[in-house]
Parts: sequence; C-alpha cells; structure tokens
Amino acid sequence: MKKSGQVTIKDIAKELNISCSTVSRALKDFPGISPATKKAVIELADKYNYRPNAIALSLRNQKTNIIGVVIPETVHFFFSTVISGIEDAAMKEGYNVMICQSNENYDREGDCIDALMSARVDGVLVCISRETSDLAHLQKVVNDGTPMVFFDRLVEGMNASSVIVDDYQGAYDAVEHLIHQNCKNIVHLSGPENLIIGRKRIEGYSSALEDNNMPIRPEYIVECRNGTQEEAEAAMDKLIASGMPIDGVFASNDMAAIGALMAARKAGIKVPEDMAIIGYSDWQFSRMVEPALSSVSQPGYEIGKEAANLMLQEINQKEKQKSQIKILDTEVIVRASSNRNSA
Amino acid sequence: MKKSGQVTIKDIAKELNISCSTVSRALKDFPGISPATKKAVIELADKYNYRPNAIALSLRNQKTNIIGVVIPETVHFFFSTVISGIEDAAMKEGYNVMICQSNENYDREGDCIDALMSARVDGVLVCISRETSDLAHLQKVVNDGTPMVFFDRLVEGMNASSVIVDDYQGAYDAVEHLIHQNCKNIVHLSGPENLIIGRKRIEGYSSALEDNNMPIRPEYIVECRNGTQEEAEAAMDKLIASGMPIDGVFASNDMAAIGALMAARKAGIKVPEDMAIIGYSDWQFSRMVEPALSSVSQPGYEIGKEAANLMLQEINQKEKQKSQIKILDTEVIVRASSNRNSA
DNA sequence: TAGCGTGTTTCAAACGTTTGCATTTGTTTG
DNA sequence: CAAACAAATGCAAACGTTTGAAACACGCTA
Repeated sequence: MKKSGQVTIKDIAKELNISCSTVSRALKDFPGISPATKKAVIELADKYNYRPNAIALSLRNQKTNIIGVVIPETVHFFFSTVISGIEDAAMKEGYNVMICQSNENYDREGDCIDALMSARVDGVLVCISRETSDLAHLQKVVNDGTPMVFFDRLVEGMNASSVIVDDYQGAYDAVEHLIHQNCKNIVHLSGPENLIIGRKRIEGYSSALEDNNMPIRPEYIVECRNGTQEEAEAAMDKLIASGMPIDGVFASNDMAAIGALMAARKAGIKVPEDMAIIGYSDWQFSRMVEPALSSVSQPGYEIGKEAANLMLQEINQKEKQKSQIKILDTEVIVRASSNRNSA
Repeated sequence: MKKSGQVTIKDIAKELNISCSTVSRALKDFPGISPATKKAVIELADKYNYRPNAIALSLRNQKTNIIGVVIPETVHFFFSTVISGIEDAAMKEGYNVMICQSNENYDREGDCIDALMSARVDGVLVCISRETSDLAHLQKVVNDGTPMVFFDRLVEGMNASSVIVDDYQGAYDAVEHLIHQNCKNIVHLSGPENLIIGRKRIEGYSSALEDNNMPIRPEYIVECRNGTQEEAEAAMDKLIASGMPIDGVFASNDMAAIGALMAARKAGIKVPEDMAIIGYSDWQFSRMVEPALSSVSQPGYEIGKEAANLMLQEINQKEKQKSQIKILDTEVIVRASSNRNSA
C-alpha cells in the first residue's frame, strides 16, 4: 500500500511483480494477456481505486481533453447559462472545462489566455471583453494552431468561427414591437459601441424605424457603456427632464431597462401606458419586476452548446476548415412593460 | 520554425545547438550560464512566444496548480458569485480553477469527482448536491490525500474543513425581525431537510419563536424541496385556503419568497401590511420585485474566497492540520416586503 | 606536467502512460 | 530432439520539464 497519493500503474505492477506494459494492457483489455493476469490486475486496480493519470496521458497524447473558456464574468445570468451549455456539451464528449473570467478587462483577458495556453487546452472558447480591441493575444492562439471559437460577441478579421445571436434582428423585432404598440418617439439605450454587438443593435433599431417611415434622431440614441441600472437611470432622467416626448425605450440590456423603469416611476410616467419599455437578454429577474419587463431573449444555453460542439468538431478534424459564423435566433418576449393591448 | 503547436524547450535547444538543461536554466536565470547563452535563449523564447508546458511541469512536480470545484449549478446568482470569489483567490496565487456542475445530482457528482481526481487537481472545493447523503465518493478523495474543503453546505463526519454561513443565526435574525414587525403567525417555507443547512434554518426559526414566547406549530413548517417559485406558491395557496391566520413568512430562499408574494397577491393579501415576507440569499433580483423583497444576505464572494484560501493553505503545508469550520456572518436586509414601520 | 579550481555545459533520471518490437516461456510438430 | 510456433510478457522510447551529478575546457600554480 502507498503512503499517500493516488495509485499508479507502477504501483500495481510492483505489487503483482509484472511490468507496467502488462498492467496497462490488462486494464485496456488488450489481446494477448492471460485471463489470470487480467483478473488480478483489474481486481487490484479496483481495490486501490486506480484512476488513470490524466496528466501523464495528456503529455503522451499531446492532448489534454480540456477546453478553455474566457468569459467576461461568470456572475451574470446570461453568461452562467452559456457556461452551463458548454459544460454539458463538453462533459458529454469526455472533456473538462477550464474557466477564466476576464472581468471585462483587457489585461486580465491576456492573462487568462496565457494561463490556458500554458495548460495546453485543446481549444479556447472566448467572449471578448468590452475593453478589447487589439487582438494580438488572440492571434497568437490561432498561430499556435489551437482552435478558437468566439461566442456571443462577434470578432471579425480573424480565422476563427463564431456563435452569436442575430442582434440586428433582435433589435429590429424589439423596436418594431414598440412601433406596433403605437410608440412614436423611441429611445435606444445602447451598449458600448466598440462591440460589434452594440453596433448591430443600433442598426436594427435604425432599420426598424426607417422601414416604418419614422425619423432616426441621433439624440434618441444614448450610449450606456457599463450597462448598469444607475447609468441608464441617470441617462433617462436627463432625457425626461429635457422635455422630449419619449414614449418608448429599447434598452440594450435588462439592467438598463430597469433603470429606465425606475426613472419613469420617479417622474410619474406610467409604464406601459405613457412609456413602453423593452430590454435585452431576458434575465431571470426580468419577469419578476413590476411591471414585468419585456425583453429580447437570447438562447444562452444553446449558444454555449453550439460553441462547444463547433469547438469539438474543429478539434477532431486534422485539417482546418474554413471558419463559419453560426447565428442563433432571438425571441421577443412581451410582458407588461410594453404591452398596451391588454392595458 | 515548427510546423504547428507551441514551441518547447527542445525546439529552442535544437535551434541553438545546446542542451535542454541549459535552455531551462537560462530561462530561469540560474547561475552558471554565460551571459551570451542566456541572452540568445531568452531572445529566441520571446520570438517564438514560448510558454512552459504546464502538463509536463505537473507531471514532474506532482502538482497541477489546479483546484477543482464541484458545484450544484453555475447558473444561480449565489453560486456564480462564489465561483467568482474562488477564481480571484486562486488566480492571485497562480492557480487555475476547474469547475464541474453536479446539477444537484448524486451520480453526476460522482462523475465530477472522478474527472477532477483523474485530472490530479491539487484539491477540491465541493458544495454537495441536494441528493447526496452517501459520502463514499468524497471519502475516497481524502483517503488519497487530496485536500478537500466544503463550502456553503456543511458536511459532518469527515476530516475536511468547511466554510459556511451561520444559517442558524441568519434564520433566527430573520424570524426575530418578523416578530419585531408584530407578526404573530409565522410560516417557514423550509428547504430540503437532508441538508444540514435546511435543518439549521428550522432550528433558528424555532429558537426565535421560543425565545419570544411564541408557540412552534409544526403545521407552519412546510418543506419546499425544490425551492422553486411554483412549489412555494402552491404551498402558500394551500395554507391561505386553509384559513390559518398567517401574517408572516420566512422562506428559505428568495425564489420561494417570491412564490409567497405571488400567492399573497392572488389572494388579495397586502404585503407587508397583512403579511410580511422575508427570503434568504439576497439574490440580485430581490431588490427589484415589487414590493422589494427583504432577505438574509449571504456573502457569496467571501465564501468562495475563504474556501479557496483555506484550500491553498492546506495545499501548502505538508502536515495535515485539524480540519476547521469557518462561519461567515449573514445580514438581514430589510426592504419593503417586511417593513411595516414606514408603511 | 600534473594538479587544481572555476566557469560553463551536458548527461541522465524522474514524473505516468502507451505501444512497436523483442524476448521469454511452453507446446507442438517434423 | 531440434525446430517451429503461439502465447504471454518485458523492454525501451517518447511526451516536456527540472535538477543533482558528472564532464568539459580553460587558465593558473606548484
């Protein structure tokens, strides 16, 4: 018996006075091992709770069966849902997942990448941080021949696949919904504009107005970089105070939408009667606020699952395929905050 | 130049016509390497973006610098907050984190443990699933000499430390708060009773009543195993329909509290005037419902941080210390749903 | 010239596993 | 009885890194 640590093939070999090769083959049910030996090995392995050393295997096979994930924050409902999807898809194929959070910080994103590359993960799934515009650290990854897949936030000009939602269409649908609710002056609380995701939503917002013969007013597009409730609330306070006849708000995330809700409440503006509000992401709490918040739902779990599967596919084929973009559909969830029909 | 994959010490050695040992020592700034060699090695390593192979290091050092985490679900606000705390504490000490979610499932918890042990993580942090009562799979971990620390959900009878919140006190404080709000008939929507955590809350609930000379009525303690809104709502529907004069609810989690809120709303019972409600965990959305939900806040980030630090401490000392239990304080956050003073 | 010291470098083993090839055993056949 | 064969097992190298010990080249002294 060993004093500490897990048993190895060596330990078993020594105890049975046979060689490592034999033990290895016995455990994998190779032909050419006598039934007696096989039995003895398996019994001992079982008794000592033998588990193959994944480290040694990784070194020999040049393959860790780990996929790395770089994510802005784990603590957001959407992202943790994505992780859940990744986890399930990976585990199903015998892969483990190593997660690093960048905290939306460029430098830390670099550290995460370094750590994962050092760990020799078989591939990395990344959702770039808000701060990231220089892609050198990511370019190194593909240069080293490590598969990479982006999720949620599209990254262009790089030979890597992406799994995203149709942000343009989601925004378009949300704004059109507001128009159908008879909104005439719709404000867009936008996300950071350096993310393609944010620009797509602005485009969707603009197109929906255009297609419905409504003017696009630049002063109605307000950037909320951090996407916090406070930020959005302050922005709305200002808009309301300015006397603009706002009767609709499309926020680029649910926190911002709640901020708008709070601002409206403070100003005595009735939601949805005087102002219809819709958010983005359909966070868990969205249905619980009063009035329940309409939102554009993004299929977080599916994004994670699709991204992981795309990754596994790339890992398993030797030749690098052309990178692809997988676009998942969003869905407008109409709740009380924008529903004037039943009001 | 290599065709693919990351460069190794060998590649550098070959290109400079020196031995691996020299390269290794040059990179670590060992004495006894000529300045010229040192310079050449470092330059080449830099040029090729050399990163030490953590796998090889792990194998040699018998140490992976990875800590494993087994968590019921990543997609809950509380748990993702814990993960965030673990991540930060680990990263600060140069450790990576490998996360497996058990989905509150016993078998899958076993698979997670197996995967992590196979990966030879230096220690595991675990929050056992609701289903877990047999501890054999965890016992194997400590038998193998791998440090283990439990968090959030206490596990007794095992030589491992735990980081938990003072659930007894949290429940006690919550119930006493309701009593101070003049509640006379307080219901407890309890969690699953096989978790110590659930029992502690029942004890806290009971003690608070006792200490205030109020009767403990078994029919006022209703188990909500799954902790979902629907389950709690149904339970409350039944209690309300039975005609019991309930004027206070202490729920063992915020979802259940929301369920109670919904049931009250349906029944035309005013909150907090006719019924004061307080939840547990202080989820992010708790402050956003209407009326804003009172709750017992648990320091998720601190739990993660403390657990990780305890783990790192255990990893770094050769001799196994006596295991300890670290208890973090909860805090009653009073909001509209239980505040009758300003109402 | 042998001996010594110093500064620089290489050798070899180890970590745990797999696997092509070689070797050992035991049995059968010509 | 020797040769041929099959069955069972062992050897050794490889994956990338570190590190104690050994080796080398040099100049200096006795």
